[in-house]
Amino acid sequence: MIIVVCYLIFHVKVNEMLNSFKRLPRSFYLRPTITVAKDLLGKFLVRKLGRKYLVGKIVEVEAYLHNDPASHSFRGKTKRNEVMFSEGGHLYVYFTYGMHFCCNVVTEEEDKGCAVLIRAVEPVENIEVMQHRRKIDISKNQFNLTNGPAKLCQAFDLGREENGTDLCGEKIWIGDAIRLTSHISSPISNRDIISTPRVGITNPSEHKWRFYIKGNGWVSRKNN
DNA sequence: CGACCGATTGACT
DNA sequence: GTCAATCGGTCGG
Repeated sequence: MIIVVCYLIFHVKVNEMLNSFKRLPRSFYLRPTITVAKDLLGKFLVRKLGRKYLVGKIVEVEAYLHNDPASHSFRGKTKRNEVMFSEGGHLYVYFTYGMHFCCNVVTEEEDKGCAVLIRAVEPVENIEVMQHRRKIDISKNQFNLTNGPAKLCQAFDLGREENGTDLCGEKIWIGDAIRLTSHISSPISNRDIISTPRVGITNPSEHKWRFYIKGNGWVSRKNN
């Protein structure tokens, strides 16, 4: 009897979580990359890890377009970047600097090679799990948990195994909040989106394809 | 095959 | 502010 009740409570809890962050449909990703990039601000990255769901609000992104010299896809499909050429709505995770991972959302139709880099999220659910996964002491700076592309990948346990994951599936997805709680802000209005050149791109005529939520503490490199 | 370097981070002067 | 860590991708010989 007790076991049945516990199971039912657990079942309801899980469904609450799933319903709270409703998956974006495939059609969301099959749109122009800059549009998707801006619309991803304020959305919620959900990552199933064991029985828990890690959740973070996306606060900073960068767009990597078709025929973009700064994009990994610029020189065509390789084993490394092949996921970028899949249909929009898949996760492209790449390894860099010999020790870090960064994650992107593939956009537009198959073979376009477009994606949006997720540069920072604001922790929302199961923050203690993120803290455990990050090796660093964040007691003096809470933002250090997820205020960078490789930091959030470490916090959310995103690596080689997650490369190619379908965001319309059960393991990792991006959603809209259905039930808003006190620490979740309203949808992002256009005047609260700041555009700057992308970080670490050395092209002198770099476009302003980095977008972040104005005033959000988890945005990386605020001196930019 | 060797040299160079990167959509970064953390430690340190 | 500077800089090492660390390794796979890319490019030239």
